[in-house]
Amino acid sequence: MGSNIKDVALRAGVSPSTVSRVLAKNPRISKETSDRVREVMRDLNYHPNAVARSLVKQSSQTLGILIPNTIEQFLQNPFFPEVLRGIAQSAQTAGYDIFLSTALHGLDDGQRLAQMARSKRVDGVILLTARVHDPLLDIALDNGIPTVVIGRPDAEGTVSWVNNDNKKAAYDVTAHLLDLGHRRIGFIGGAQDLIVTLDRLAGYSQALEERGIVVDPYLLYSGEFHEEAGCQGMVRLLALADRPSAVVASDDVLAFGAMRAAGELGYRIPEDMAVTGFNDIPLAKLANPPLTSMNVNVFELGQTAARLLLEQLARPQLEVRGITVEHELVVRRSCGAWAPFGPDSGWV
Amino acid sequence: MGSNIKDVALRAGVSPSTVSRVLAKNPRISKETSDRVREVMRDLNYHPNAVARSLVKQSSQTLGILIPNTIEQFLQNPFFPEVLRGIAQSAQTAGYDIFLSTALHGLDDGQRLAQMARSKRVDGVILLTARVHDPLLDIALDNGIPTVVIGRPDAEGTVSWVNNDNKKAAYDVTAHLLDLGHRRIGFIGGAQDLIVTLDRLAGYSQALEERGIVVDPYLLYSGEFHEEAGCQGMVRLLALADRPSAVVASDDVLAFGAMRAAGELGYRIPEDMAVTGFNDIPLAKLANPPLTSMNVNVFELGQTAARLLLEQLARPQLEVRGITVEHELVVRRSCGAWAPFGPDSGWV
DNA sequence: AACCCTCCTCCAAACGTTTGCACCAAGCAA
DNA sequence: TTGCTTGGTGCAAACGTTTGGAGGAGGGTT
Repeated sequence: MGSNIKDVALRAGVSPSTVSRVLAKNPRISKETSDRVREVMRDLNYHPNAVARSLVKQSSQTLGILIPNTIEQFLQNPFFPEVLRGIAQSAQTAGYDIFLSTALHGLDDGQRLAQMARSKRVDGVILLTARVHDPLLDIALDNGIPTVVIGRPDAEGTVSWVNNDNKKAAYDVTAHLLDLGHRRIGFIGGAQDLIVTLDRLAGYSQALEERGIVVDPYLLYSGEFHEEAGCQGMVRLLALADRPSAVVASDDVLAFGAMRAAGELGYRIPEDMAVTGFNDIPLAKLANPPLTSMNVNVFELGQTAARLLLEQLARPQLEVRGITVEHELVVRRSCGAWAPFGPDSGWV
Repeated sequence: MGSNIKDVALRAGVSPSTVSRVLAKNPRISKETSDRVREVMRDLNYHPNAVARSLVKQSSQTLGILIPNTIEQFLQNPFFPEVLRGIAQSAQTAGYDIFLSTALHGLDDGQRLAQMARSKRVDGVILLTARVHDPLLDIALDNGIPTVVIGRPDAEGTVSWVNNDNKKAAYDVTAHLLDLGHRRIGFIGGAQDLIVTLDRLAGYSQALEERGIVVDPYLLYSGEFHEEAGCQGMVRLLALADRPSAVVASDDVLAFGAMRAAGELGYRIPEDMAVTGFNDIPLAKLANPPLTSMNVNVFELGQTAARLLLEQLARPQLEVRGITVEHELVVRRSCGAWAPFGPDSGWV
């Protein structure tokens, strides 16, 4: 137990460096030596110490994910496992492991990012959101760690990113509701300093304005990305004297909260209130009524982010770049569209 | 950028050891020195290299999770994010990070576990399932790495575990169906070599036998933990000349597959076929009809596993122990119970 | 015999920490 | 003066690898 490279060397009658080269499949080592060393390794059940190796190689074959301090809320959103699955998929094929920064002991997200960057435990990081003037991006830059952000950084050209065209996506979903005849449409978004919230709000606004409808600030609500916020948002909107007939929610979880609130207050969906979401999580299909949602391909978002990061690790001189992932509106019953032949309509 | 302890020492006019002691809050260092050193650290934006530290301390403050080779399937089951959330919660408060073993390059689960154990990148591991004669348990033992398994190891007293009383849980849900009048009840389980499958099968069998019903092997089906398997299982059961009127599925994802298959083949749930699941994932409540499910407190399972592991890390001489987490049947419409006042019945 | 390859292997320094021990200065008692 | 604390700091070895360059053995050419 606990054998190291020296033990193996001793037993095989070679030097530690030879053992190391056997591990690295260095061609300078003869087949006989290599075979003998490998046998000893098996005998001793030797596995190289990755920590020591990382120390000298200045690389850990590990991708870091910064879990925000709002960890509970974050892990509860189905967005997370799906994006993680994408990241894991790319990491896996490249032979990389994943490090989740969860420990906080009083540190804020920025400090934890700096620590992760400097601690050399990871070769690069994936940031899962982008905020307006995001300090995390500066910190990543300052610490010179390869970084990919999922979302759009507000300063173009500083860090690689993977994102949807959120403005267009929100435009599309809003336009869809407008086409269905809605004129007063509410918007329930995530935190106001998230770029994604702003982009989607912009798309929503543009769609309205193009139809000559002026955006009513009373119809806008923003909260965190959890069900309760969606619920509160809907309650606020329903309390208005001139209440909306439809709501664009910026996240499926928000949409579910909104639907629940509406249902509990006696409104039927979609007859009294049309609702749409974002992400097209599995629940969307099975909800009652099934939720119309903008599929932003979360899995692909994660997969692409990891691939981009791995690319940069392989060739550090590569310049930063951004990749936009497609979106697609999945129409179901919650928006009130008459879609007898659409997905999940019951028709085959 | 990339400053190390020597740079700090030089600039502060002390030796590296003093800097190290400042970091460790060693009382032998005077306040003046400490303050001066800390200031230099800030100036240089110094963060200690966790890799070097791990190497000498033989500890990484990191918990390892072995993601099975069936990674895709695994991450897609809602069980995973929930158990991860529990683990993260415990890890977080103890100041531990999380390492996910995803990289495989041709290694099987056992090799990856051995590697994780020996690589010293993690201080302990959490195994997410237990199989009959599980080689992983032996490997963990052989490599002397602190381990907690979620599930029941078949050799008692070798490794700490966190589990439900799966036999009792399956007994309870089967008894519930029997109480509703069902006499022919199918069983759709996960992989046959998973202890959890066997335990739940045992509970199911016991409930039947206590009512004098002999277990019909044709009513038993097992597959992997994904929707498709549930679907196939249901198709098989429905094809029987003497088909069951109810099915106990060993996982909600299996239950969903089963419900979908039944629905597609023209059976109404619960009238023609009652269905129950395990885990009570969020989807269960929202499915149509809502799924009766055994809530096994997955979050708590993860949380407790991590806590147990952390305990062992803190006091290595501690003997192995097992903890059983409570379960609770959540009755909804899919089992056909007349539960007008039950949860999600529509009544307030 | 001298020289030069070609192969294979080894030496030793480096990666950035921690920590047992030695050391030193200052204060104080004898 | 000597000797003993006490408090603060430094030295150097260790953790387990990797890797450039040195070195040695064996064979072939001149």
